[in-house]
Amino acid sequence: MVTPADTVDVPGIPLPDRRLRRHQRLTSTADFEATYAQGKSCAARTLVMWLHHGPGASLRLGVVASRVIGNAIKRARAKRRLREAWRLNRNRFHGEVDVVLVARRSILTASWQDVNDDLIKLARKAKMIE
RNA sequence: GGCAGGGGGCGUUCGGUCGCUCCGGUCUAAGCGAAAGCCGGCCGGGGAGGAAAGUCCGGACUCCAAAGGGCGGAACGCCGGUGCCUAACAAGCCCGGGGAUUUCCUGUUAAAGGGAAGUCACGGAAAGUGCCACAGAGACGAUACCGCCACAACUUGGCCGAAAGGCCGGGAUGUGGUAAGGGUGAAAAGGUGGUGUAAGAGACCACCGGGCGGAAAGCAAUGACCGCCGCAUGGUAAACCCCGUUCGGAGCAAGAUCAAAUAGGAAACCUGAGGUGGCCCGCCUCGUGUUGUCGCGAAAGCGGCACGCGGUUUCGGGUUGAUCGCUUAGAUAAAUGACUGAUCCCGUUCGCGGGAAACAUAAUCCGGCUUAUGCCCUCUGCCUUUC
RNA sequence: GCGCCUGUAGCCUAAUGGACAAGGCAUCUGACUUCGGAUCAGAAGAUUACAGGUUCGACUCCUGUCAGGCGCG
Repeated sequence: MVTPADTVDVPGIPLPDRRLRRHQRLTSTADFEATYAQGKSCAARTLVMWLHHGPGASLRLGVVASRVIGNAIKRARAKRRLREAWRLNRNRFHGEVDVVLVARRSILTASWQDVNDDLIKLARKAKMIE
């Protein structure tokens, strides 16, 4: 289980790499369609995780927030939370897999800790984390 | 103090760590690349709004070669403005003015007149067509149900009289006059008062309203005021329509460049093709060929027609990526978040907890409008409390 | 970016500018039944999305909002 200490800076310990650059993201329509075509997904209360195994897969992230989430403010907020949760936990994951995270409506009202726990739970289900 | 409305302003604190994006500088081990460079490190700087929204309007900009006339279509319609916008005009918006109209108060016998608040998509109803339900006698070049009045003939009652007859009535019928009154309606060819009359009526008179003409003033719309007209053509154009003005179309997924991939096929129809759009006309551009044929010519060649090229429709194949456009924000599955410190506010069991917001995220740019929303200032109206 | 459509009782639909906005399903009440269903009879339920305007009169016409939906590139 993730603890608050994992997301808080601890003095004296060198920080791991927590960057999430453009080349670590899924940026083309073809990437998303290939992910949906494999059809592997699992859901939690605040998000849905789609998995894409294949050559070149290197823990790249794509985020999706559809119109049912709300207006542009709410969609941007949902995508920011998904990106932040992935960025802070990415070095704990492993495997040759790309991931598309789809926001659900309850991500707007859930606490930050709940979103984090849901991501860890789905990653454990996908065997990306011990 | 509270509520509602109008106007104006601001839209919310200062740091740290990690992370995102763009720009500039600098360094670069490995990897990729012909190179520039990509990736990566460090330093410095920039990084959503008043509405970014809705997309209701207008413009810039781009392409359709240029963008003419008519029909059709759309939008707009009082006047002015050194306002916004623009090279400039029209339209739109804004500001001011004029006029009309609704509600309330005042005023009047009733009107007129005066005041406050609001609304106006404010050219034309004597160019034409349509519609005006129900009610009502009558609803548009208006009508006559009840009623009122006159006359004619009939019938009947009372009184007077010796009688003939006379006087006072009643009933119903017919002819004519009338539009004052009743009643219907949103609306009945002006309103109130009087004169007049058989009864009445702008028939006539006074005031008010209306129409026409002139006109002080005003840039103008308009219009103080004066004269004339007894008053004539009800409403509806946010019904069709008429008049005037303006408008070519599509839109940054516009469009330009580069690279890659695929295709460069089939069928039917047309015979100059295209610009050309909803349609037509005119105009403009291109008009090729070892082709055929006809005519002219000594020849070069010119002209006509046909065919090919070509055009339209359908089917089939294909429909990817990058750069520019693009910005002192400039992304492209789309950038502001997580944690934490200070400061301020609220609550507190004095350990601390909560909050720093609401509405709402640029996508080529600019302007207007509308809508959403927190706080502050100011004005108006109403209610409550105190003096 | 451009273009278009819809909003009527809880739901689905009607209504030429003209009286209290009509019908079906659903709801409620009563009858029938031992009880329920079906059936029969009756009742209730609408500020016609909102605001304004035109008109004597608006669900209808016009304007502006709000909400929802569709199409094209």
